[in-house]
Amino acid sequence: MRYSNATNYALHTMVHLILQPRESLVGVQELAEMQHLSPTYLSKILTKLTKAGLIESTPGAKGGYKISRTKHEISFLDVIHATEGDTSLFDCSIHHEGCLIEKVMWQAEENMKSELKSKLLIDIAKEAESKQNGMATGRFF
Amino acid sequence: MRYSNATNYALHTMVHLILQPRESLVGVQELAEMQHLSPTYLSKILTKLTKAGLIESTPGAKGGYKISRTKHEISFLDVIHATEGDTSLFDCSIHHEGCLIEKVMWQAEENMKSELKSKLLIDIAKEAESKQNGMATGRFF
DNA sequence: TCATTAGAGATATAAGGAGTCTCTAATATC
DNA sequence: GATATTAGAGACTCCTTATATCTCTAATGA
Ligand code: SF4
Ligand code: SF4
Repeated sequence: MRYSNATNYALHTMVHLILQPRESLVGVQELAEMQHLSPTYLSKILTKLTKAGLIESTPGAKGGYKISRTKHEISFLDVIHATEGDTSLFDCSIHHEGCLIEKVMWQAEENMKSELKSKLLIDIAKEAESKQNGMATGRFF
Repeated sequence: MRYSNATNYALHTMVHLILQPRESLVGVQELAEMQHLSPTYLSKILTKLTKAGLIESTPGAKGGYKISRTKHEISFLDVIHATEGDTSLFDCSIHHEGCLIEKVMWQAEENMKSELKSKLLIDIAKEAESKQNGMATGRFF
């Protein structure tokens, strides 16, 4: 059981976008080169992020992507939900009344989600910026 | 991202075994019928549990499986590790120095594991027994 | 008009999950 | 000792999903 690579790409993309000057647009070409990905593949991930309302896209020449206006509320969980979906990790299709197994598994997952919800991308991005490490400069790889 | 079915089967098997009289053996045939599985398939899962030291097997006629002697210490996490392995959910192969993304993802996963570690199978089993629900009677399905 | 860019759709490839079949090894019972 | 029973290992099939590419369409600035 592992997060898909798409989640990794999405997180890096979001951190990069959130560090851009306000209202400036970044094209998929640049985002893909940064992560050594094919533009069309990353495009699919960006579309998911757009549909989830985390970023906004502008088509046409000089178009591209920018972080949505709610950027100060975007958490790790938001990004993960956009790429991985929101189905439960433990998904027994039967759902017996008062199942104790589901109760434990769901509570554990909730603990993880709670942490991912409390961590905002903007905080991570700012910290990376102050440290001047790869995350801030865009040189992840 | 989802737990494999094997984890589900393993958990049900463990709960069933933990409720058996001390030292009594249960064959894979019975365990498989209970969950509507083929014996050879469940056998692979049982072998994992055996190698993880959670249960003990006895080959030959009248053989079968029983819970290990450490049953009062077996947690949900133990069972999950036996079936899913112990690799991290977020596994970026690069590991940049001081990566803030990994830090968040790992902490979140740790919160989930911590919960799964604190929940013991024996407690769940006893509670199910007292409630006389499907988990105690072996009628999960 | 034309170059540029996002987005949708079909398709291809690889990997892993789920499950079956067959053979071997060990053990109790007769 | 012969036989039935049971765990376990290995090869194999089938199916789903992740990953990725290619091509076409739509929108937009210059
Ligand atoms: S007891 Fe819980 S986990 Fe088991 S089959 Fe019923 S709902 Fe599913
Ligand atoms: S910054 Fe972290 S998540 Fe990103 S490539 Fe480096 S180690 Fe991986």
